[in-house]
Amino acid sequence: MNQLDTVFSSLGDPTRRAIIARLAAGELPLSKLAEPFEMSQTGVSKHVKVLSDAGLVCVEKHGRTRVCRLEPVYMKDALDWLTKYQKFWASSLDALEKHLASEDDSK
Amino acid sequence: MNQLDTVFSSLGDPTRRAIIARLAAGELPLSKLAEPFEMSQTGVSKHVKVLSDAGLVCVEKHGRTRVCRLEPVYMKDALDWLTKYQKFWASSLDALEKHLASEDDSK
DNA sequence: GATATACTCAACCATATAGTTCAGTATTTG
DNA sequence: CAAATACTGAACTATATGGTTGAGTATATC
Repeated sequence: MNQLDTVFSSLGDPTRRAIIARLAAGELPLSKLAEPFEMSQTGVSKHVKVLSDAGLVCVEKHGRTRVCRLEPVYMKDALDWLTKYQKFWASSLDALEKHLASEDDSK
Repeated sequence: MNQLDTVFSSLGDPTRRAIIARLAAGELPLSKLAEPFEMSQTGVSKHVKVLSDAGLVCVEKHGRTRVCRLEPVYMKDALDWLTKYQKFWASSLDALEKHLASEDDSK
């Protein structure tokens, strides 16, 4: 598995995207992070492990708590990959819209 | 599974990203699309099905061939999601770089 | 020192995924 | 009409994933 594989597939889970959304507001210890999820803390911990393996989150040990924080470096790779194709998609969207518009015109 | 789930997780496979890269250069029948992959055509067909379920690719039947084409609509959702957090990540990256720079300074 | 807290790790289960092969269905070509 | 082409679908295998529970470890508190 390369970096993009792990980044994209870790984003493909709603719980993990929710974890990222929570952490975007600021770092949290695992116990606080896990609170809103209807899942065991171990379950959340496994999701955090996936995100940490993907390089999206880093976990720092402070005494007995683990503080989770967003790690911005590898997330950029995913954004870059999507952006690389954005132009094509954007132009296709334009083409599609024009196509639909011209269909509209022909009514 | 919602749209973002299927979009992100379908992008989490290198074969599928390669399929997208190939299709970005223009639409292709499945047989041509499958050529460079060291995998059965059925295997590629399954990947195309995943991409098509995610709304990233559409498949049009022309006679006995299936023409595959990028479908830009749902891809935008993924880009939007990432962009929503981009500012945070960008600012964190800045902070990280400043932090590293200041460590450099202190040498 | 005993107890509570915040976790990790291992084992387990159910389901999903990535791949295969083989048979079958449309469609085109000779 | 027969044969080749371009697929799909079903069945199967192996491995990965998402979740659980229960035991164990390290740290903080009484």
